[in-house]
Amino acid sequence: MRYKEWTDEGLLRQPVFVRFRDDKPVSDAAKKGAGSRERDQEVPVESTAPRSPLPREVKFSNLDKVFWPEEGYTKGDLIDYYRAISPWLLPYLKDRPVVLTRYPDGIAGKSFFQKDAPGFVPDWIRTEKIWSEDTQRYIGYFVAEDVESLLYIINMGTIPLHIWGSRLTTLEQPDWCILDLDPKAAPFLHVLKIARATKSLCDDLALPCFIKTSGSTGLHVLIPLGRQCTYEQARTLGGLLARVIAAELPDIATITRQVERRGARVYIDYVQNGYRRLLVAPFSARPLPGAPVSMPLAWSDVTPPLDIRKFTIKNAPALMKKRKDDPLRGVLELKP
DNA sequence: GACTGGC
DNA sequence: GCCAGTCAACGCCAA
DNA sequence: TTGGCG
Ligand SMILES: [Mn+2]
Ligand SMILES: [Mn+2]
Repeated sequence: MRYKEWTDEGLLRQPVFVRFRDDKPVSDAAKKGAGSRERDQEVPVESTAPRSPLPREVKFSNLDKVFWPEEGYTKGDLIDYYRAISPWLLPYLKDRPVVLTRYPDGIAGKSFFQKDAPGFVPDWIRTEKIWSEDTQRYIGYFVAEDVESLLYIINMGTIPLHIWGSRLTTLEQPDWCILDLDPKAAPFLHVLKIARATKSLCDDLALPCFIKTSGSTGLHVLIPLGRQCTYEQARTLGGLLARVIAAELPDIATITRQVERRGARVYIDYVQNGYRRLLVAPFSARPLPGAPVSMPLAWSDVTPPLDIRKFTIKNAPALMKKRKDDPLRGVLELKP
């Protein structure tokens, strides 16, 4: 990203024009619902992607508004973060519905989810309609294809980004199987131990496996599936792995859903492998003190002293520049 | 953060 | 003109 | 079928 593209009025003036989009049908794979329920109609049918070149210009607002009171980080800091991290973040947003959580008054203010893009968003922001069976209407999901769209979304007061596990072209088939390791009362050391046990199990099964921090208290282990199986199959795999780990480490891990019965054990949540279930995007900022982010890790990082609160909007871009390659990227590419 | 509808 | 309200629902599993 | 869960 080059700062020369930024004027002092806070406008993004990039002499960039949207490509004509290739109008191939958005829906190919989702067509055959793989026999899974009456989801057949829930296919993106229309898009508002631009059909003619349009200048993209984001007019930023309230850049000095404090979003993280304890640290004094501002909305401008947040926008700077997302701009700087966008080369690593955008691959995960490409062709994927995104759900916003907006905090127009910072992390201490009122927040709300937003799936359906409001009518006032500019034409050059891509949205894709997906049918919602229960509400009997189309939801026009945001799809952040480029840094301008991303920053427009962030300027709306969006802090965390949640993404689908599947892409628009393959809505029924996720890119990954996720195991969400949730400590609550459990010591983080146990999370690390469980993560390594998962890695070791995947190694035994010849399954590739990647990891990131959640940005909050836990870790997310992701197994690439290459969009070759259904959510149901992903969930079956996740449940199997989770069961094996929980049986192996019964004192520190559990898959029990009742919070009370978990005690101080780490909850291995595999149920997030489902249609329309969301994952905190890699590199997403979190609305928590310290402005932590969901940070991809190398397996060599998954050892004490790992402190996941140490990855923040202030240092993550520099860390990635140093690291150069995103250690999680394989989750988008590998096909086991 | 931006917009809408009721007063 | 001002102010309050809206901006999401969901799939899954155990009981 | 419902309720709890994330
Ligand atoms: Mn979690
Ligand atoms: Mn407001």
